[in-house]
Amino acid sequence: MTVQPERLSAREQTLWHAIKTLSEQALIRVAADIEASAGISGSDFSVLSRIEELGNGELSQHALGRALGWQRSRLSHQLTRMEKRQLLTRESHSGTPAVWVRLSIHGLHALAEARPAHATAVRAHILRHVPPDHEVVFLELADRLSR
Amino acid sequence: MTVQPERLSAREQTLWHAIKTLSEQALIRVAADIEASAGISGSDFSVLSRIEELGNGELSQHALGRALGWQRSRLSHQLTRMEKRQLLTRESHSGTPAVWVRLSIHGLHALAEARPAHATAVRAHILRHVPPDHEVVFLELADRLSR
DNA sequence: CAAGATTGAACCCTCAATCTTA
DNA sequence: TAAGATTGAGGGTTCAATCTTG
Repeated sequence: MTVQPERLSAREQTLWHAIKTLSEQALIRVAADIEASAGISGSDFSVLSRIEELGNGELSQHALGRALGWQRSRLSHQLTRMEKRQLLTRESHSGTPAVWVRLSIHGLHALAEARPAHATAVRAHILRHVPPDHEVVFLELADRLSR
Repeated sequence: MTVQPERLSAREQTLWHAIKTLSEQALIRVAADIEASAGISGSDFSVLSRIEELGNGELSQHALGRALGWQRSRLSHQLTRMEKRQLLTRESHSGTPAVWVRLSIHGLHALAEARPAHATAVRAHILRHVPPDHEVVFLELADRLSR
């Protein structure tokens, strides 16, 4: 076993810094464009689009949490804020612990406004900068990180 | 001009999702290891290590902010929390608007504990998964995103 | 008890307004 | 006025403790 030094080398620093920059910028830029176009946050968009995709307008909170890969409490706090802003409603069907989440008219409207902005932003800020022969590099690293 | 569809294609979705996963996981994992080893957050570590590197224990708040690339108020809030936890002290030398930040004994100790954990975490979670001939791909994307 | 969900505290971050000192 | 810094509000996230219902 070779002992590794306690500090990163210049080469390691440079690569780590690049990945940190990439990570910080990528999500922020897309979220900012969604916010500007439809007045909702990136998290709001994730929730709204998942409910529409998987549940066709209504979905159990549990299924939603699993699809997003979020913690229970994170989703609960998020839905509380969204309910307050009238983007959706929550209701628990008689005598079960499960909660159903339903998009409101306002939520559907915001989603419709945000969707094209989302696609445009992802293309303009991210995809445009990744040449086809580099795509596999990102797919591989994400795959290793998600295990 | 070709009109782009309002939704991402399956191929676009896959790549965007990979970059999102990478972005969400990379920083979180390193921060979690720092937290576990020294009881400080990733932001705390960034602040402490910058002060030691650039200022040798003491640095002006302004210089620190520029080095980190953070907003004024973000740094102010962060330093307020760190001061409360006794990681550092702030003092303004007579009659100037500038503020000097100085590491406390406790801060130096936390930094010393966190540094090897940081290097190990970056290597184990990130660098290990990037073969040398792929490094340039990340450097290029980060460069484009930081402009 | 177990599973689904909520709550409160603490931390993190941004924006806009404000304070301070030259 | 301009530059450095702070503040308060509001959204976002995690953790641990708690509530609820079968």
